[in-house]
Amino acid sequence: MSTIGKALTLLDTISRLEKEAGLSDIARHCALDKATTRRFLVELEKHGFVEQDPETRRYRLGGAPVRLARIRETRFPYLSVATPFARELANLTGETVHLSEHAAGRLSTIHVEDSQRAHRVIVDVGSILPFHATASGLGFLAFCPQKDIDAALSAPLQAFTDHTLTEPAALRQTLGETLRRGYSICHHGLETGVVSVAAPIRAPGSPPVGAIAIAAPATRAEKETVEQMGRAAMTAARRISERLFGLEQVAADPLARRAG
Amino acid sequence: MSTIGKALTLLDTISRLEKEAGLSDIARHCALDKATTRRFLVELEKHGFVEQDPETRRYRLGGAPVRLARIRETRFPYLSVATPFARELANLTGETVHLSEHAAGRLSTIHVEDSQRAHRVIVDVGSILPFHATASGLGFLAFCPQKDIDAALSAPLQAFTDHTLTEPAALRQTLGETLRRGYSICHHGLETGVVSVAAPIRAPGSPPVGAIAIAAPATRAEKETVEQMGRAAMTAARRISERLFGLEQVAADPLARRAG
DNA sequence: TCTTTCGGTTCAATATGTGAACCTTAGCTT
DNA sequence: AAGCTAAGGTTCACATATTGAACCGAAAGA
Repeated sequence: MSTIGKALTLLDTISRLEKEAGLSDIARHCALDKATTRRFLVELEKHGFVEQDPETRRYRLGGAPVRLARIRETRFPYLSVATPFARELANLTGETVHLSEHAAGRLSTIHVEDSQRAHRVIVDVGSILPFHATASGLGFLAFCPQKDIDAALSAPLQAFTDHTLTEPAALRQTLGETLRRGYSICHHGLETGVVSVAAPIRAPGSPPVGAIAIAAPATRAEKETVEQMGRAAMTAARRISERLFGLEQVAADPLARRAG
Repeated sequence: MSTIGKALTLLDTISRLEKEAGLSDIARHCALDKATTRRFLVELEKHGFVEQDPETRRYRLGGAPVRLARIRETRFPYLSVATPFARELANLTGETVHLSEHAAGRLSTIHVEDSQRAHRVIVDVGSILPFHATASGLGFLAFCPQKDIDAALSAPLQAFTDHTLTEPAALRQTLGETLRRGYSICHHGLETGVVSVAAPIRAPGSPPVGAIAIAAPATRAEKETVEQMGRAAMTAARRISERLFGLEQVAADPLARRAG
């Protein structure tokens, strides 16, 4: 792997750590030499991607990605467009709703609207959603070109619970149903006791850019409720897609603007 | 410079381009070889930091920073805490308000609340604010340790307008006044016809993490108005700082959360 | 006290990155 | 339609940046 790849993987690892970590800790997590890890961290720090606490000497995610993310959002306002729909969906269903985005070949959670109920599903911002074991993943993959599906199913598929589908044939059938239905359903795919539905956000004729999903405790997920949630997610996804890719692309047109 | 540094500089350059750019274009902007540029872009794309439009083959900022930024915000909720205060300040003064963050040794704009008036100052998200030529920069620098001030003033200082202060001695005096006053004032520092005030956001006893600034057309900036805006910015900055660094650091404590 | 682990550094060995030259395609000029 | 230019992308001998075992001093445990 290239040096850049290693450094970005390190950054990714840091972002996935529960909290700030020391040099040796990070080196272990990345299976890199301590000296190498240090050089990477210094370099990443120079550019603001990580910060080092001057007291504890531990490293944490820096502020540079915030600037990049804001620029990305002004050009492609996925979060700001989708968040209100997610909130509406959370209010409507009373369940946790999360948005995911496809980047670096993975689907990662970029926003969560928590359910107001005491008994609810918790989803972390930043968590990776496996294609085969989450409603988001299935709802995303079902609308991808065949070669992407093949690629996703050719890797070894981890069984997170007894219910996780890991047979490519079974998954292909599920994906077919999802495509016909317009939304995906996943029972206990990643964690037992959780049922989720999801629908893809996409421009017509292109692979999806992400998905919107509702996750509910299985005890509240009767067949009819699941169908209602699924249709609601599908509607929300379609409306988000229209706002992002429809004709009124005013927000996507950065006219001449100057600093003061 | 290390390979990582070059790659991150390339990423920074892309983020600063007005719109999507081709390979040769990017190579020129970064003063890198085309082959090298390509390898960097491929590597950055693998990790989601850039995207290539499959049709035009042009490159643009990818979605990966959004995930990192969201994680950063859950741990250090600068944007979500500061934005409401910025909006309040924009409503109160009727002028454009912007938030900046210190990362990679520079101050960059991470949020803007536009003035509602027709005649207003425009600030771009992502733009870099020079320390010596903006209210944000001066308001930030004034509260930094002496060695940071020395470092900032030792580099050659560009004169953006006839009014830009570029003499270290004059700037040191301005910084002293700013420190005493609690907020900075900058007349026509970066662009003629614009007057700005700013105050630093900071933990007691630490260097600032950023600044909040108000930018108004000079025609609306009489002495008294400027003072009012300055005090308002200072108050907002203090309240943001208290929320971020005060005792109630509940939001900064990411308890055990699991994906569903 | 002794031992381990921490953050951080050094330098010879070498894996890695580099870029001039190349190819192909697309668009423009003559 | 030939001829030109510039685009995106690739190749490979060469050069340089990266690597990691061994090292240091400090601090935390035993």
